Amino acid sequence: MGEKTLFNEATRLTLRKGQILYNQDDPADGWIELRSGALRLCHYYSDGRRQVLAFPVAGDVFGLEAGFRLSSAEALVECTVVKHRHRGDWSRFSPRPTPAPASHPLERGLALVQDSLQFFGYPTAAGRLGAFLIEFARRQGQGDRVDLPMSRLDIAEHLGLTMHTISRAFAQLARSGLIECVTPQRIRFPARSELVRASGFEAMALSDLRIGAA
Amino acid sequence: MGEKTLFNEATRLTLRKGQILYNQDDPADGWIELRSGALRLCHYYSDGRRQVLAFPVAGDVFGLEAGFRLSSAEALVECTVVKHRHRGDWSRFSPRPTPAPASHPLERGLALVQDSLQFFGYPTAAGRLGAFLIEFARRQGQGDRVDLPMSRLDIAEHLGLTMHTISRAFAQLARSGLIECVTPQRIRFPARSELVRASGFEAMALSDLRIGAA
DNA sequence: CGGGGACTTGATGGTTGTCAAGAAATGTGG
DNA sequence: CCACATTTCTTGACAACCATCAAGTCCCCG
Repeated sequence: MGEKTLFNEATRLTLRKGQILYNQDDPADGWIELRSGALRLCHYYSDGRRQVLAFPVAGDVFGLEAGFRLSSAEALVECTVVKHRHRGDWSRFSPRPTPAPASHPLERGLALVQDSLQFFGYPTAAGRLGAFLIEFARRQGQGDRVDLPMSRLDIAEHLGLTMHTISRAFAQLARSGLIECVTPQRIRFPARSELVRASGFEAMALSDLRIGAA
Repeated sequence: MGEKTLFNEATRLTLRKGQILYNQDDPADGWIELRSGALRLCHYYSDGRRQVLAFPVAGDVFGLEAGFRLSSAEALVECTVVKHRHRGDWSRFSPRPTPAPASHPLERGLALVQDSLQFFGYPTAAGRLGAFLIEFARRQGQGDRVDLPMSRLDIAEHLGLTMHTISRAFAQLARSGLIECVTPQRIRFPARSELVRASGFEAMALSDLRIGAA
């Protein structure tokens, strides 16, 4: 419990479902590497509204803020994380050369946030949700299904929509044959679903999906 | 032309209005520090749609991708930039200890992206635009006015709306007395405008703004 | 002075938010 | 293991908002 690398101190932690890893405005004393499970990064406005910034899953990196936390990190299920402490400055952030550039913690952390922006390129609810499901399935590493550890409300506040619209969008995607809702949390992509072929930042018919459509 | 720091090579460049610093999918061989001017970071979908990811201004840092560019960087006005080259890995990213943690390039780059997400927390067009104007004014460092170097269409594609809705939202904010449109590009915040007091991630009456309202 | 781009404004239909109610799933105690 | 309570999710009706289509105005620049 407590690995040592050349410059950083790493601590392994286990979180129970619902447990909060850190709160918004806490001092940011380290960045996080998620080994298993899934979290929710939320920013709370003073009027009570909530913005879900990202849903880290196993392999993701987050909490890269310096200074104070911009969001809180809340466990959606039981999680294993490794916390890498730093001391307020970033001078020792890069402890070792990385053989594969794409897997460096810095890039993964940046990508996690940047990916969230892409959803807003889709004007309709069904398009946004479809893009989100594809992206989340890709990050889960399962090609033909998704296990959603978050609630409909979480998804809604991540995509800038309401829970009702999200629910309707699920129904519409299912009617279109693009997804299959086994349970509310378990979604399957039928074999020939166009969704499977599409990848994150790529364009597709999602732009044309409407709630009203068959 | 070409400063040397301990580990990184830095090159100063000047861009004319409309000039492209790098294109989407180019190899990402360095990150950028913007000394003066303003740019537009755009992601292009293969169907022709465009998503404006951010509008860096003087003091901002961007282009932190490793691998390939997720967006293109286009000068909105004449710009002075410093390009810090890296070699595909991030092992030498932190060249020197930073006295003020908040000014470290990494955090500035992260904040630039994260800030864009907050706008989608506002459900209405006028709210989003208001939040954007406040945030952009703050980053420009001018308290009571904003100089918008980008077009209405740029703003629209940044906030996930159309140019028409943006135009109406400007008109509504002006009718409400929250802003004053000197010219289309020059916006002033009247002395007692509630907008001045609010800051980026803070909540306010923006949630309730409607296009239809007086 | 004329042309073209950017911006604004009007009318209409489609999509989403809101309000409300009902169904399904989950968890708890007997 | 089953019944019940609570939460989560789904669905309907209506009003409000935004996108679309279209026309008109302003401004910059040649």
